[in-house]
Amino acid sequence: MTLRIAFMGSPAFALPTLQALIEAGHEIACVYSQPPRPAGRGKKERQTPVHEFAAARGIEVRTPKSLKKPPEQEAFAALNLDLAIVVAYGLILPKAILDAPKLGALNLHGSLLPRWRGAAPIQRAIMAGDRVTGVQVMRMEEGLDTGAVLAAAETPIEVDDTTQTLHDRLAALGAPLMRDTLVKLERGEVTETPQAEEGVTYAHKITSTEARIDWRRPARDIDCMIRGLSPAPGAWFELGGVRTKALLSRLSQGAGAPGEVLDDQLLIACGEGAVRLLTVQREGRGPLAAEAFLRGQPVPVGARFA
RNA sequence: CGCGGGAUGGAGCAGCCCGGUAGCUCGUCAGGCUCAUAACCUGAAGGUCGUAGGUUCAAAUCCUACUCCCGCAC
Repeated sequence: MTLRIAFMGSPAFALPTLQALIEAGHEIACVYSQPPRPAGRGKKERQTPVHEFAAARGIEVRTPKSLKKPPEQEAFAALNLDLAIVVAYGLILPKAILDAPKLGALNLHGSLLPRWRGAAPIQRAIMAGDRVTGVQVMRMEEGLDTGAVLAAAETPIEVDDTTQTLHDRLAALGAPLMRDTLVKLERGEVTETPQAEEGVTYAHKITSTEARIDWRRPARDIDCMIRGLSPAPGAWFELGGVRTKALLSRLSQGAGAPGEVLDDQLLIACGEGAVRLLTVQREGRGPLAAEAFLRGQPVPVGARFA
């Protein structure tokens, strides 16, 4: 049986799930996404990935700035939905919205709740050095990511994982999880388990000021930070006055003054231990593997990163 | 019209300000050395210098427009 669904999402993370729902034969009555905003270089208006994807398939796309006012809520209710599926939408859903579909609203979240409720669960999990994370299908309530969990899938966080790789893996894991959960939901086979009261953490949005590397911190923290902020916004430091991003690193051995270059292969001393930079990007240039980077920009032993 | 950087053999860069025979590190290929090698030595191939115009005796270099890439801001 097919469900009549409104899909609400914005970034690329939501795409695999939307695609899976379409392929499963559900009726996507409407897609909600964040409104196009002047963004990026040149400040051109840009549609969200979900918006673009849906529009290309002839699905109606709505981009309200808010769902708090009655007209929007009435328009939503008029869709006469069975279900709302929300994946990284980015807008608060008032009770009137959550209650409108017959089966309510389900959310796909990129962490193992109640850990990392909020906006940036993937980044925060890597930055905190978590060893395992996952995706969960959760029933939406008025609270921020507080609802009961219907299904979960776990994945380990490897030492070479970045937000990029983990994001892609979780998105791919979440799509079939959501699809299968809907099947079970219709059969009445799902159990809704309330979140634990202990272990709650919040994944606050990444701010640009926290993306600067402080080499006085322990190497394990810096390594996690570099990978958690890769590819965007990118942990960065200054080398000879040039803003340089570290996009991939590996925890290593070594000791020296914080920011000191310990060998000719980008081994950098931290407050405790050292990290080896594997991929870097200078301002105005593209990302480069350390080897290629060093060919054009040799970094001698003893140089100082700031 | 948000601010700024960039495009040079296969890769990464220098050269541009102060026009005049295209350079560095690496890779590739060949030969040599070596028990052997990703090491070392010698040599070679490989470039319409992003595109289109303009200035000039002469343009990678100066001027104009355009395309693409990137950093910031958002």
